[in-house]
Amino acid sequence: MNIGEASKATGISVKMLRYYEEIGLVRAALRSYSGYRVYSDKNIAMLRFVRRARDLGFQVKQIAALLDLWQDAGRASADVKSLAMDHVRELEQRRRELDEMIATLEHLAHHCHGDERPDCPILTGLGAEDEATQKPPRKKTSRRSFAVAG
Amino acid sequence: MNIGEASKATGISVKMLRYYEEIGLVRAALRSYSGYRVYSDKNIAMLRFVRRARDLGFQVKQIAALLDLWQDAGRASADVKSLAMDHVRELEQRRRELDEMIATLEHLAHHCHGDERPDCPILTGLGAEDEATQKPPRKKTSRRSFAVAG
DNA sequence: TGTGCACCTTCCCACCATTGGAGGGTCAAC
DNA sequence: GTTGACCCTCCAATGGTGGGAAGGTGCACA
Repeated sequence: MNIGEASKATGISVKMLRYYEEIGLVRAALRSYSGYRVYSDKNIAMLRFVRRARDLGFQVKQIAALLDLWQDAGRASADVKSLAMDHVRELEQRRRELDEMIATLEHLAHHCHGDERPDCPILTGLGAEDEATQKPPRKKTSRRSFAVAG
Repeated sequence: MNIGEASKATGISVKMLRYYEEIGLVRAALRSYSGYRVYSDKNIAMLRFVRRARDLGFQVKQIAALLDLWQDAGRASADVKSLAMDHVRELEQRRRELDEMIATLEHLAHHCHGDERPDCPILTGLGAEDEATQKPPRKKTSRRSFAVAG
């Protein structure tokens, strides 16, 4: 199997197959006499594993760890589970952030007429103060400054 | 106000303030005689708007569009709402993808003993065939991690 | 035997948003 | 006059991914 076939078989683009090899995520593929990469069924199985992990949002470093465990017959399933659950917690964190964004935006949009008039709570909401920006009141310490055109 | 103060006032790092200027998201700040950037209250308000939009997951290009609308007294609120709702739909799409990942991982992890034994449904699940592997390389959708304000 | 096309190779660039650091100037206080 | 906190610009790296140039290879068909 050459790289194009491997790409179709795994769902990983040709570019990424070369990239994964380059960064050492997977061992370099064997080469044909003329320098073409040659993939075995075993390679393909491993790459499919990689793609599935990728689809589940694992980063390349985590996939490397998973691959190590995959290939280690003496692994403890606890190690795998722990890695997976760490990742779940990270995904959940991201989801919470998304939820917050969506809720805020929907709230703002809900109060916006959405017609030809210019007044829009979305924009005023975005322009509004919020506690994150309320650091110090900072009464203009007036660092003297000669404005030069910009 | 110089850049450090502007950073504190807006919650945008000094690096990013310079970057936003460089890419033209915001107009270049005026300069003091010695070349320091000088920020007015109006600048600060605009930058706060930018930070809030960024916190809501808008990309820089979208923020540019929002800024244009913000400053256009004759805008139609429908345009703002449409932009916001497009973004909501994108966020919801990302959330669906996250949900799917989480559900799959939790399902796999649920069946894993998580002890010292090596057999682990998480790994076998990742190694398993699936119909997705029969398809051509996926077009990106979710892999953008949009770090939420730090 | 040539021609053509699809495929392969390496190498470099761009993207997005952000951080880090080097090397050097400025400001204010002590 | 030194010190330290600030500021400047420029360059590089991150993480995955795609785009494309410049050139070699494999194979089918005339």
